[in-house]
Amino acid sequence: MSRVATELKTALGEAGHRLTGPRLAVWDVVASSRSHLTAEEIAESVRDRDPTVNLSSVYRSLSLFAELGLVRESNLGANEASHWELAHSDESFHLRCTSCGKVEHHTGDLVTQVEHHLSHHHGFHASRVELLVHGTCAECAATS
Amino acid sequence: MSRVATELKTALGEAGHRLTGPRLAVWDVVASSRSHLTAEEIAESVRDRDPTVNLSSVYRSLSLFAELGLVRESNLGANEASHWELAHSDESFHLRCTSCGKVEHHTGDLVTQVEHHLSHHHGFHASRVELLVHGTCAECAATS
DNA sequence: ACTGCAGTTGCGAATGCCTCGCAATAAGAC
DNA sequence: GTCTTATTGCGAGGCATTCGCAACTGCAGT
Repeated sequence: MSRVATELKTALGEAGHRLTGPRLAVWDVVASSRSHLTAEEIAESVRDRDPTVNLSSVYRSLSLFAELGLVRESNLGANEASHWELAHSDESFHLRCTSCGKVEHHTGDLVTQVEHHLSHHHGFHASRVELLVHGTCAECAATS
Repeated sequence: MSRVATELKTALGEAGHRLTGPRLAVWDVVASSRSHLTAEEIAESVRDRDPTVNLSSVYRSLSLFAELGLVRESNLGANEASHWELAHSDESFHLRCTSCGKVEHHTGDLVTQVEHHLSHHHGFHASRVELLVHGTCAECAATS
């Protein structure tokens, strides 16, 4: 079993879940992708390795992984399919260019600053910060 | 015609749209509500004043208002209906308590700070910032 | 290894939110 | 008031996601 498979098995096992083919396939796809994918896109890649895996199972695996804190689901817009990505320990957020449509990841202390501000000044204890910024990326601003 | 109705008519007129019964009803509901509502909730209130107004028209009115910058649509979670509220000039964001479910509005310069940071350091020109913070509100933190 | 039994899966139907197409209606310019 | 065309109501449709259930399969115990 590969290293990632072992990691997944441990995480699942600790929570009383089993390591199954569909789960491993979904995990491999998400873990090896640099960007965020929709459930449908993940299902497509999963089917390349095992065509019997059902879309429902992809959804179920993703929900479970999210519950376990292994992946993150993000809404990039109303009426758009959710996007999924590995949960990174560093706080990050998304920048979406309204011109080219590209979605960049961005890490920084902005998120932590927000948390501190809310906690200190408003007694609100943040557990998750979802930040999505729409605008024009540097490249598109240059070419326009 | 009431003051809000005149305001709406002006905004619509400038963009080449008509002031209609359904639009006015939707506007009244959104403008007189302090919180954000789902399209379905808005439709319910609209039907109290005019039962012939269709849900589609509510959606169409809301989309139009959003395009004109009169209202804002926000996604409070994956697979949840969008919530709609009057567009305020001051930048605001949402705090959602995972314990009591309440969604608070919050205004502050956080959003502006984010915009400045991105513009100065990363050449990303922000047009809209969506910030949703999940966590425990002061009240829930006190009673737990 | 073999067995038993939850936890999982595949499948298809169902749900929820939202959008569309189209004929009928009505706003507002003249 | 008339005319033009934006807008509406209605029902059907679309898309992402979830559900119910019988069949299947990890894996713990033997």
